[in-house]
Amino acid sequence: MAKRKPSRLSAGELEILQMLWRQGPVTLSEAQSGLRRKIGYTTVQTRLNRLVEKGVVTRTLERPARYTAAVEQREVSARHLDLLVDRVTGGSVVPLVAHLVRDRALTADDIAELKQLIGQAERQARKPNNGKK
Amino acid sequence: MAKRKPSRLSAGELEILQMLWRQGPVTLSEAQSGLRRKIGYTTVQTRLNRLVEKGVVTRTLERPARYTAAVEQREVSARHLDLLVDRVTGGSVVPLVAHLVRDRALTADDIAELKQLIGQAERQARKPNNGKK
DNA sequence: TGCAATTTATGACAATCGTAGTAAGATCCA
DNA sequence: TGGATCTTACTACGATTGTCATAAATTGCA
Repeated sequence: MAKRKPSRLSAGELEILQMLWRQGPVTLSEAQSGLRRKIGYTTVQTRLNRLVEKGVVTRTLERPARYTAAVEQREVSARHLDLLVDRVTGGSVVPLVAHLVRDRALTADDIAELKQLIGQAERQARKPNNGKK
Repeated sequence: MAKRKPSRLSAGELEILQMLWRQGPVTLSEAQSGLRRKIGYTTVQTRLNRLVEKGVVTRTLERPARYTAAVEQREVSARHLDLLVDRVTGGSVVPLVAHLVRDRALTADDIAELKQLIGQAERQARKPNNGKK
């Protein structure tokens, strides 16, 4: 029963999870219609089942069972992003952020938030005596 | 011969590519020793072959053939990052950047660069008459 | 109640990937 | 030149994934 959070989820699995994050608990048929693209009913079923086996989705016992994401979006995105950083840039984040802020349309709010984040990181970096041998 | 750039590369393939980006053209045995973790010789061979088939790596005809990445790191990381953003956050970038700047140790230089990037994005966002429906 | 519709459970199958063995071919040096 | 060594080609195999079809079970309604 349900292994520990797998560190890696496939594209298809993320597609399902994203839908669950959007829609909240759904039945299988709701799940199918909640997806952005058309996928066979039993395909959705299979994917959900596999996610349940992996412990990242739970299902209720009610009759039309309801499926719910058992992992948070933050958590998953953080994990996958870390993997990506390690795997493609060998650990450096600036080029990635550069791409994000350059090619994605950011709202003024987004930018304000980012500025704040950078500010925090800056203060964080200045004073700390923490690690970094 | 060599399909179009695949939009998705597996973890193992990225592991190889990253090594190629670091080391530049290498022979198979150099490739093997250039990797951060120990992987069987023929495994490396298989991975390189598959990458060549996919057109993301080229090999010379010299005797000990030399393998070279045929795609740029920027390009690959941008592509994968975009996929990730779309797949896990449904398009929003701020939470991702937040995670990156919060949990990764940034150097003062990194921070300076980021500030500059944000500044650019800001100017970009302010004046433009370009798009945004 | 009994059938139609809905929901679930299983079984399948091909493609991709990670891993590597084995064998064949090419080189080099003693 | 003849074997030792290095390179390369081929083959294999199990796990994971994406995609469903089919069959079995359950429900709802006429």
